Amino acid sequence: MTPMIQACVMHFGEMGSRWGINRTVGQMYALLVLSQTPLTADQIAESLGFSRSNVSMGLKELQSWELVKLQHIPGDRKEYYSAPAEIWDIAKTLMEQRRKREIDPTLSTLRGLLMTDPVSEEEKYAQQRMREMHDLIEMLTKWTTEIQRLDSARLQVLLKLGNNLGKVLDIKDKLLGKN
Amino acid sequence: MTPMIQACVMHFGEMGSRWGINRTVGQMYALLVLSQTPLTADQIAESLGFSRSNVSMGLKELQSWELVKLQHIPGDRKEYYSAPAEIWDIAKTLMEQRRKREIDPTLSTLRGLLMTDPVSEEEKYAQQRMREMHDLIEMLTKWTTEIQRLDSARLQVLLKLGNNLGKVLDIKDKLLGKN
DNA sequence: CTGTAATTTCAGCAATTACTGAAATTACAG
DNA sequence: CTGTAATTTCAGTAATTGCTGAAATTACAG
Repeated sequence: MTPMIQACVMHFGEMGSRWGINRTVGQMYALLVLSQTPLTADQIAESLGFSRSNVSMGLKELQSWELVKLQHIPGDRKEYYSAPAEIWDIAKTLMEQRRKREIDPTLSTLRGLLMTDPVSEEEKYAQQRMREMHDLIEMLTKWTTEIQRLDSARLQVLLKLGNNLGKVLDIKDKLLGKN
Repeated sequence: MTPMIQACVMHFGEMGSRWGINRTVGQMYALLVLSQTPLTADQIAESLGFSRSNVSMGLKELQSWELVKLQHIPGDRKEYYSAPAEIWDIAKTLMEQRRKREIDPTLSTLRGLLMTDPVSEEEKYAQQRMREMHDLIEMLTKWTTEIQRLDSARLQVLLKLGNNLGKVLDIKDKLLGKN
């Protein structure tokens, strides 16, 4: 592993650990993302200096997030892992999984609590706040769902727009202003 | 603490711990958000059954995230804590802090790595991926920055639009399609 | 100032999470 | 099938993170 790749792998390991993602799993994924060719578990263990079993568990975790593809090479008994070829696909998967695991349960909890009648002024206020949280989260979620619908090609356009993004959103603002 | 509030507090404690946020800190903040009146550290410790010192550390953490306001009540020596009155303000602060702590360092690391010349095909590919990551993260960040500029009033409009949000974004899509 | 209430700090213990190596299981070539 | 390579599981241990109570510090009323 070259120093450049190593530095990136380390950084994403650190970042992962701030996000409830195991540091070593973060490193493994960064390595896969940066690798042009699929890797075996042994290669990953070797590159990062982790035990083979740790890599096995990490890959299992990444599979549960649907972030890696498993493939076989004809005449080779080993399993090869790779990350999607498009970064945008990775981001979309992350958003979707986060929603499934964190947002949806939260919305459903909030809805449940909003069903019951408040028994005091205190609960009335708390419910008000829960309602605000619910509506805000729901809206932001819808927003990201729309964004997720963008395909890679469309995204290229947005990326090229770059600093003009603000203008596009200003137009949106004006549209909204009329409502 | 009523069962309804308790349930919400517990839920956000759990969720927090999936996000690299200490479970007890998450509970403390949920309690503050749901409380109509400011609370003292002692009240929080009492309500949640934590030690006074744990609450002290948790509040310090929340202050470092700029998520709580500290206030004094005349003739009372204790310190009272409260969350912003607007949920949207809380969300904006969270987005801003996350950006400062996680996104900005990541972008700057990636930029640094993209400055150096690739010494092999392997590094060339890795850099390509880093470039894609960088540009995507930068774009999404700009996006959220624009969203953050919305004030509460404007947000109300968006919230009321509700299911029509998709349509608004479709209009945006069409605008982009022309580019 | 002085005394006391409020708050913070921090060393030490508890709980949780991460990682490993050995054993078990699975996969498959021959 | 059989033998072997590959992978997974899991009990035990290591490392990290979280929490507490006691002591130190700070804040302020009188």
